[in-house]
Amino acid sequence: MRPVTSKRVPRAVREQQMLDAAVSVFGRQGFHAASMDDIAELAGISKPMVYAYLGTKEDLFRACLHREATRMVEAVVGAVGSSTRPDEQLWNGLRGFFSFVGERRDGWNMIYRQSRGLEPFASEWAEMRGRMIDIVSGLLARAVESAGGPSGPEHLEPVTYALVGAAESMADWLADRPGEDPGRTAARLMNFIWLGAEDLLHGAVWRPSS
Amino acid sequence: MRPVTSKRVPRAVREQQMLDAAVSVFGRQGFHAASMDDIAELAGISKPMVYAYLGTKEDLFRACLHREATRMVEAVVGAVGSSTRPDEQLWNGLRGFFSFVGERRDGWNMIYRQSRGLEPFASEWAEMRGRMIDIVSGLLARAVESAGGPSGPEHLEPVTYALVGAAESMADWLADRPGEDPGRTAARLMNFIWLGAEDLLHGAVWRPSS
Amino acid sequence: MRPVTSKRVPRAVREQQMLDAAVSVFGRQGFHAASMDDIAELAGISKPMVYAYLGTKEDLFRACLHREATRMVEAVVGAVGSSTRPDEQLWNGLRGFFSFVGERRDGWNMIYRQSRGLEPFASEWAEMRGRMIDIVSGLLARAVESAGGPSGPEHLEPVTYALVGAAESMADWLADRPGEDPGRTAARLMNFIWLGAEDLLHGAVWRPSS
Amino acid sequence: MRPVTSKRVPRAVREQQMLDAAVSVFGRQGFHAASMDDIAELAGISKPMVYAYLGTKEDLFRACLHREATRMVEAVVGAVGSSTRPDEQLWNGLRGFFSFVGERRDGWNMIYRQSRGLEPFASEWAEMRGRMIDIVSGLLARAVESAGGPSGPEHLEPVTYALVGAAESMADWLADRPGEDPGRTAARLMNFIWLGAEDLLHGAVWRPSS
DNA sequence: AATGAATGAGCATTCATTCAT
DNA sequence: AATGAATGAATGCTCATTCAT
Repeated sequence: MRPVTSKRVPRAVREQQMLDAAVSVFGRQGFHAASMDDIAELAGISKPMVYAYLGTKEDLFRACLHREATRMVEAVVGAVGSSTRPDEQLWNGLRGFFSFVGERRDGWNMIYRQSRGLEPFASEWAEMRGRMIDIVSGLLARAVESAGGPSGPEHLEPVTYALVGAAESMADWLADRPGEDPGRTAARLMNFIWLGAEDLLHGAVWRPSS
Repeated sequence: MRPVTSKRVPRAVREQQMLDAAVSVFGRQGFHAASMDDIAELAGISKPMVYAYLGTKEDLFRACLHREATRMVEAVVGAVGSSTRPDEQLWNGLRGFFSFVGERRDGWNMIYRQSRGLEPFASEWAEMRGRMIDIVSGLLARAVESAGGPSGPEHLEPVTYALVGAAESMADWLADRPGEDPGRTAARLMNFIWLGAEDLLHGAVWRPSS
Repeated sequence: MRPVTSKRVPRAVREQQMLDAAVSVFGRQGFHAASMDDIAELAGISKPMVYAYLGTKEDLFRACLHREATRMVEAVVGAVGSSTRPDEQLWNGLRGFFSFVGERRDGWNMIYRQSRGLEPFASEWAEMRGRMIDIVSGLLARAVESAGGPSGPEHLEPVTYALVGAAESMADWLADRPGEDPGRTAARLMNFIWLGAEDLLHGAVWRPSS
Repeated sequence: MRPVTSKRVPRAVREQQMLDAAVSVFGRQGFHAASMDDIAELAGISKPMVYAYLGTKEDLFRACLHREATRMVEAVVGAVGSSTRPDEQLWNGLRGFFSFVGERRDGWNMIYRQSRGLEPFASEWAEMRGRMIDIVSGLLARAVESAGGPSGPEHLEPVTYALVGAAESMADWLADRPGEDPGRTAARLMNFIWLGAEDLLHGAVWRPSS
């Protein structure tokens, strides 16, 4: 991979270039295996610039994680939008999520393959995943409410984890199959989630209303 | 942590002790952050012994991953047993899985938090997870067959990933909640998987037959 | 510490401000531990300006050392003045010296704690200390002459070193005791130098004539 | 300078060789200018051994300082011995001190030229010099007592600093004059200290009794 | 005149791995 | 069989110094 930068650019631009490079290297190699030299080289600048602008390797990793996680959350929240039917909201959110994973492969790798349970970033990661859990949890709560079902967050939490885990796992499946359409993957998951294995196995299908 | 070995034990036993130590250290620190010194110290022997018995750090990690993954698969396969109803088989498999995670925390960490997407072990990890996928996939295929639903592995594969991902995510949820009963967690997941969100949100409940 | 400069000042003034900042930083941190960034920041200007006005770090250190040493010599020479009795001259010189140390702590630190034996400044330092030694040596020579004692610089040189060393050591003692009066310290040393331990231990006291 | 070591020597020996090399390099170059590479090379071993046995650069410097200072104190204390006349004790102590400086040039450099006021070793240095001050102070106190002069440590402390400073300064003078006899230098200082400038300038001489 | 942007070069520290005993 | 001794090769990080604007 060759550097894509030019000389003498303003700080704000350089910082984004550095973060792009860092996300790519961290995402592929992981925190420990990545070297600051690799990152600087890919960013097309010298190492001291990285330190001058973004601090230590740890700071840099944190900055990457933060940027990518924020973008992911924004992608999902933006996709959920303002539709009214709960299944529609979920479906939109999933499409946003799978689109994000498909488009920002490196960012996804950083977040889910290289940060999970990695000290000393575990708390950052947990906080960011917590935001995701909260979003989904909120969706489900509204769905329960509108269905008149049994409420209470204690029942919802484990289900939320299962749902998010299922999505993450399919995202990985998708990440290894570049030909796959994220929308189609979202539909597959939606069917599974909404109808359950039993109905599914009997041939039922869930469809978006539009 | 103090060494747990004594001297003058036969080679096979020593090797298992080393693997125990390595799984513990790798599981907590990850491949790169773990040092051969740490592992040798925890195993209560000198570093050259580790090299003599189990080869390089990479070899050692591979051996650990292989042992733990094999045990996990065996735990699940053993638990599935010979019951006939497909939902029962799934339910038993999940219970076996959650029990394994609860009992062998370090092994679980190694497999799911420290090996995922880590070069140069990615192929090993994929192969081992593939075995897991195959098992679940087989369960589902038989279920489809017995239900007379639409068959074909192409449809089944993504669903399998979703199911396994949901289980993994709940395993992590469980790992952070020592008070939780693995059986209860399995039931929660089973409900979600089998009935789907829609039914669930309306208050339906799946129960084992026994 | 905050910058002490304002903008748009003539070059000569700027240079003195830079030297002030440099003396302060070098005096506290030493040549190697001090960074050009620190100095520029304390001087309230950008690093390239320091290079433009005063050259490399080495040049800068040399300039600081030269300025402070010159001031110190001037302080002592000015204090010696034109009194006639040799002990009076010595006494005045010591008072000038201790006053200088008390007032220009950073300069004193640079000269005695941070330059001593530090390559590549050793020759500068030796030359500047040589000037001090010469002054004191001249005082003593005139005293010997007026007393009709045995002359010859070979005998005088080591004594001069002893005297200067004693003064330096007491300067450090004084520097750690902010409450002490420099004049009183000078008197203490004068007693020791002039009367010697034997007389001193028997209770003799030297007093200035005024 | 060439390494003087051989291969595969026991730890205790290697550590002393490393300390010898480190004292030499630190003494000549100072803490910051010295590199661990230099030290390892002079010791005839590889850098990791230095870290394995003696820790970080800071640890190493501390260990050197401690060893050399201890030896110096022992040299002086051993030389003071058990003579009874106070001037004799002082004279013996000075001879021990100047001999030490003459014989262990590098150690002296480390202690007095490279550690003085150097953070983060200032407290170590002060403690070690405090021991020296205490020794001399004790000598003087006994001398005062036997002479029936005015007692009290307040008067003694500054004198002690002056005396020690004078000795240090002459040690530096001596260090630059390899031909000089330490005993002769000690005698010169003893004359100055004991008789005082006034007597000295009139031609008086102090002599050891033996 | 003045500075933000940029870097070559060096240094402390660590670690997987091997050798001699 | 077992280990203390030893190292080559990285890697994170810093700093004096310069250039383009």
